[in-house]
Amino acid sequence: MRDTETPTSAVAEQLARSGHRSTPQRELVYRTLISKRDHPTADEVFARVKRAKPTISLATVYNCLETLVHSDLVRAVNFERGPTRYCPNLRPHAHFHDEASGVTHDIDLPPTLLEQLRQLLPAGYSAENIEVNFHGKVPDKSA
Amino acid sequence: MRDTETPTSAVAEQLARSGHRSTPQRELVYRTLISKRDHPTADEVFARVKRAKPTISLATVYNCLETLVHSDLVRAVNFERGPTRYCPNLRPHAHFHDEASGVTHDIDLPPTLLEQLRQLLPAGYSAENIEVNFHGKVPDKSA
DNA sequence: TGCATTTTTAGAATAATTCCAATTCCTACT
DNA sequence: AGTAGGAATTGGAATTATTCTAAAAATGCA
Repeated sequence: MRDTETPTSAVAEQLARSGHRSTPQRELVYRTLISKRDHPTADEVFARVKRAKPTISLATVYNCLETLVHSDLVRAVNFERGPTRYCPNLRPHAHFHDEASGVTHDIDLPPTLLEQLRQLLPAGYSAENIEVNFHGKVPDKSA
Repeated sequence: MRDTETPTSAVAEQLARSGHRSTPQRELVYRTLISKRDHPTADEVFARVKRAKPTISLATVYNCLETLVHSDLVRAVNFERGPTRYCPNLRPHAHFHDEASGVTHDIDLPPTLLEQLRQLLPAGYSAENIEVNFHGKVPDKSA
């Protein structure tokens, strides 16, 4: 008789907390995001995940990502019209999009600044989340 | 003999400044955005514009919007995975997306706050634009 | 007037994502 | 252990917003 109540990992716990099961696919997608934090698209996650589990489907990757976002384990990052990117960094942070390379950098957001942003809102407005995106250039390292 | 150098409107001037011609379609799309500043999608703009000019095509509306954005007369606003919305408000401002109604509100951004955001960036990073999006709830007026 | 360029147009094509219906997998209960 | 019921996965079709394409129209200028 096995204890079916005890989740095996922190991810499993967090999934359970939001009413979802831990599955091999979800854990794998999550580990993939953690192991290379370069804000991959769903397609890129699919490509990486297939190496470990070639039978996984793209629909499942989308499903898993959605579930992980729902469970607050992962953030979805949208930039202009590009495909959604995924980010396992849970600290409050902004994103800087380097237009030359397409690379996305995380920029920590101090709580005081978030608070100042919140105070711009008219009375009664309550923001569940605040998204800050920078778009610009990073110095050329080759020079 | 008519003076072909003098643009007829401020919009025409601004278009010319960025190397584009003023056309009836562009002016019409612009006037449509100004006359109801509710952040319409391209489809919505198309529907409105057709009332005045039923022969206009959706592709033209997309083209005009792109040109207007390029000429800094209009801002493109992207929210999550939704269709791009268009906004003729050129003051620095953030957007608040009311998840219940789907309505987008403009929130003025004071220059000092923009400056503070800029100062979060590592040396050498230069942000051409900074996008701030709030996502949340507005008080229920019916109560 | 005629030519080159820009713009518009209709429809086809594309890209990312979601939907769908059919399995498969778990979990709980007997 | 056996099975019913719900959850998750899967492959493929469908959808949505947008871009592309090629041809026609408009425009500005020599």
